[in-house]
Amino acid sequence: MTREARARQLIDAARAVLNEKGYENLVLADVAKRAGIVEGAIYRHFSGKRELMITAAEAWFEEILGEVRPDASITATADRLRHVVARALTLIRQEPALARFVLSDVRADPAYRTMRLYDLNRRYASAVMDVLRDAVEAGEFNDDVPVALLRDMIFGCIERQTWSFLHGQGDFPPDDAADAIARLIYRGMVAAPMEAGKQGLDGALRRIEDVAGRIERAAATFETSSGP
Amino acid sequence: MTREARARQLIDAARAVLNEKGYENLVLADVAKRAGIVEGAIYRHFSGKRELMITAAEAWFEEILGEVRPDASITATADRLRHVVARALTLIRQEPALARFVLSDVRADPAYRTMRLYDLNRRYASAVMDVLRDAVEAGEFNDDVPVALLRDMIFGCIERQTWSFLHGQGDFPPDDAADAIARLIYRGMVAAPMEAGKQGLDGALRRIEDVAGRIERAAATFETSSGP
Amino acid sequence: MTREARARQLIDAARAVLNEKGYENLVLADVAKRAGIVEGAIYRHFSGKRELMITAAEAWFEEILGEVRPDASITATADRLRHVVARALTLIRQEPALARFVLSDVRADPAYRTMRLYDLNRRYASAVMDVLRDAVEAGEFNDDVPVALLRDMIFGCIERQTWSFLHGQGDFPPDDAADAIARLIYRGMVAAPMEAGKQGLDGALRRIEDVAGRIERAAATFETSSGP
Amino acid sequence: MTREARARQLIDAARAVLNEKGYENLVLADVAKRAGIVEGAIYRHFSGKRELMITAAEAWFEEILGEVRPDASITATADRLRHVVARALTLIRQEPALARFVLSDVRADPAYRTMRLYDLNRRYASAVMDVLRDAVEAGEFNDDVPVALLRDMIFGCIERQTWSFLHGQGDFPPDDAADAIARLIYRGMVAAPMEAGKQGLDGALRRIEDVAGRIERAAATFETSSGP
DNA sequence: GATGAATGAGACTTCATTCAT
DNA sequence: AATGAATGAAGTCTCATTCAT
Repeated sequence: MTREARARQLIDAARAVLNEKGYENLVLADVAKRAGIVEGAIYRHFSGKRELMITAAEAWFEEILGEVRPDASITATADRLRHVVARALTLIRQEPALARFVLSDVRADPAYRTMRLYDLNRRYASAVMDVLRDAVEAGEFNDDVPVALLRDMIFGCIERQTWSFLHGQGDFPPDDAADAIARLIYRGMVAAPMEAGKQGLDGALRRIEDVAGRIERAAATFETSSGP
Repeated sequence: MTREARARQLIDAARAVLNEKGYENLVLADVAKRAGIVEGAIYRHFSGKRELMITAAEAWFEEILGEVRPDASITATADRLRHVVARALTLIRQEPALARFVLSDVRADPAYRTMRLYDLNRRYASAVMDVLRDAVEAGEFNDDVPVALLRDMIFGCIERQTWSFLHGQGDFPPDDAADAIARLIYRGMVAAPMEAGKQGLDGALRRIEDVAGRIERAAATFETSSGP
Repeated sequence: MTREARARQLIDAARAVLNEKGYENLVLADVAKRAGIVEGAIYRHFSGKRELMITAAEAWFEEILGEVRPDASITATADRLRHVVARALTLIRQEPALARFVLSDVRADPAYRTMRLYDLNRRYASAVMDVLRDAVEAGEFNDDVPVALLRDMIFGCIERQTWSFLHGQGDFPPDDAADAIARLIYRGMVAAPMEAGKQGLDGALRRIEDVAGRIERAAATFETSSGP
Repeated sequence: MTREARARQLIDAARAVLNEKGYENLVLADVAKRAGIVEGAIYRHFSGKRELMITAAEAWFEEILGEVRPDASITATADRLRHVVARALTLIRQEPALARFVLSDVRADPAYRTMRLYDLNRRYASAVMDVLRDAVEAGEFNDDVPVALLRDMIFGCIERQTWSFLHGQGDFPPDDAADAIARLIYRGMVAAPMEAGKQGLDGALRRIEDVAGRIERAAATFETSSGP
């Protein structure tokens, strides 16, 4: 077996074990056993447990990014948003443990910003960020909510949905969830003309009602004092 | 020292250590040392590490729930939402490690649904859920997005914001974040702005006609009393 | 068993294993087995292998230094030298592996100068250094050889003698070796033998002239009394 | 590449790695990499790590011994001594790790006496031993210190000096050190001619004084008895 | 002869848990 | 109730050596 094949095998084994046991409970013995070699042999390919896991995460991201085919036919913000959210949802759903590892563990590394995973993650998240930024720049979205917050909302929601799903808490239809998330974000962010109009109307109405009230009271007074 | 006091002391110590070192690095020796006893004594009060941590989480939830004072003066959905989100943000920010423990670890327990923490967590989350459900029932929110998804979005976002903050990635002003989250959710969910606008106009029209009727009646009063 | 007793037991076990196997081949399993506990228990008392060994070395030095009884009755440099060399020889002979550990391993530690062992070692070596320095200051020893070199010579020789002996290369009578070393150092260092010899000759010359004068005078007596 | 060339290459690589990393940290992977082959190939040439290192040490000794050109022009003991000490110092300084390996490790081998290294080492040390023995036999050196002790003193000092130097403890000028060592050994061992002379002179003087005293007394007697 | 992946024994270390006192 | 030393299983990692190709 070639060097690359073995490394690939180890990465695959690591991914499989990770998704079965979660990162905290992943032990190299399991990875080695699944790859069909002994523990020590792992160190011929990776400098240690962490490097193996990071490489596995990188491989995952590269797989993801390699599959990307920006669909130019989708132009409407709402559609683009639904599309990227659905994609992110699907991916994380497939490899939740790996996603968690990157999100929770690697990101805490002081050197995270200098790691390749940082760039890969940025490129991965940029599909979402691009849609958001484009919409804000085009004036289609309000600019009163930071895009970073929107991103956190989207991915936070995705993580929770995924996580809940994987632990048996209710069903998780990726497309419906993507629809709902995208719709919510879109409607919440789209530069809300109706709101303003309705508020203006309310104010005007309240003033009219005020006046009507005062007239009624005046009329009542008048009636009483000038009774027949 | 009474049995309860000692147990309480252990729970407090567990919380403190958890927030200092994180769940992965929590060791009972640290907890015992902080509580001023030896490791072995923990087992007089708890059956093991996990029970101690779960009890600590329960205590935290109870503390939180005990503090709740539903503010009847806040009635508008947008305000209620901002309020409960801000509260959740603040709480998680104060005890991120405990929150993580419940969210990531306990929830994965096969027996989670039968645990007291499950109920406590539900009651805790119900402050948010109530606002959302009320709004949906009142027709103020659309019913095309499941409230569970909204909840995940809110808490997912909160978790992400908190997490980033706790790892030095950018600042995290709780009030601003609560504002932005609540605003986004509200605007995104408020019942069909097009429809709502239209309903609002209809209502306004009806009220205007109402007012017109009252004014007419008032005018009739003047007319009658000052008749020829 | 008390904490101190167990620590002491571990230190003793470490010393024993060290002297049997040498530092490179010392494994904690052996130490633990000899102390009658399991490996992990070592870490209740020492932070790791190195700390155990360093503590053992410190204990050894303290033992040594505690035994020191500067013998004020020995004043002559040659005697003092023989005395301290014999002492050092005996001690190292008893614990060659510990001595080697300090000499070869600890001394290479970048933090060596800040360690307690550094001070202990200095105090231990000071018995020899003091004799050498006193002799130089008193003019009894030449000052053309640095005392540090002398110290290296003495301890280097001691190490070699000890080492050879401990590996079955010939016998090693400590007292004879101490005698020989001390004599060699003394004779090699004693101030300016040429000068001393010359002074001796001058004195002898003066006395010979004295005697010659006396003989002349005596001869004169014979001459006078047996005159013609 | 011929068998011999490859073996030579491995030996050179072993020496280089040994001097860079020290014996404790030498791993065959490094040696193989430096030799430009893979680890497994080492076993085509040597039965294992130890044999490789021993062969490397042998090669070193042979190199040394091959360079020796006894300089017949140097005849005075003091000069010869200084010369051989300087040479030993220089060699050990150049290959301290190899020297340490032989001194500390190989010598501990139960079979050391039957190994080729034993003979090579003897031949190497014989340059020093010859000078010492010649001087003793010629009566130039005292015979009250075993030459083996002198040898240990010289090499022990050299080892210490070298070792200290390599760990940054003070400077180490080979020539000065050789001077000092040789001078010390010489002065300490040279068959104290002044001393002996002085003692002989003293004895002779005392006898002369004796005689002078007897003559004086006789003269006095004579004078008295043969008084006028 | 060389390759180099694989082996396997074992090192150090960690820590939840037990138990005699 | 508390003590705290001891346990033991498990973890990560190292490296000389082997062997099919």
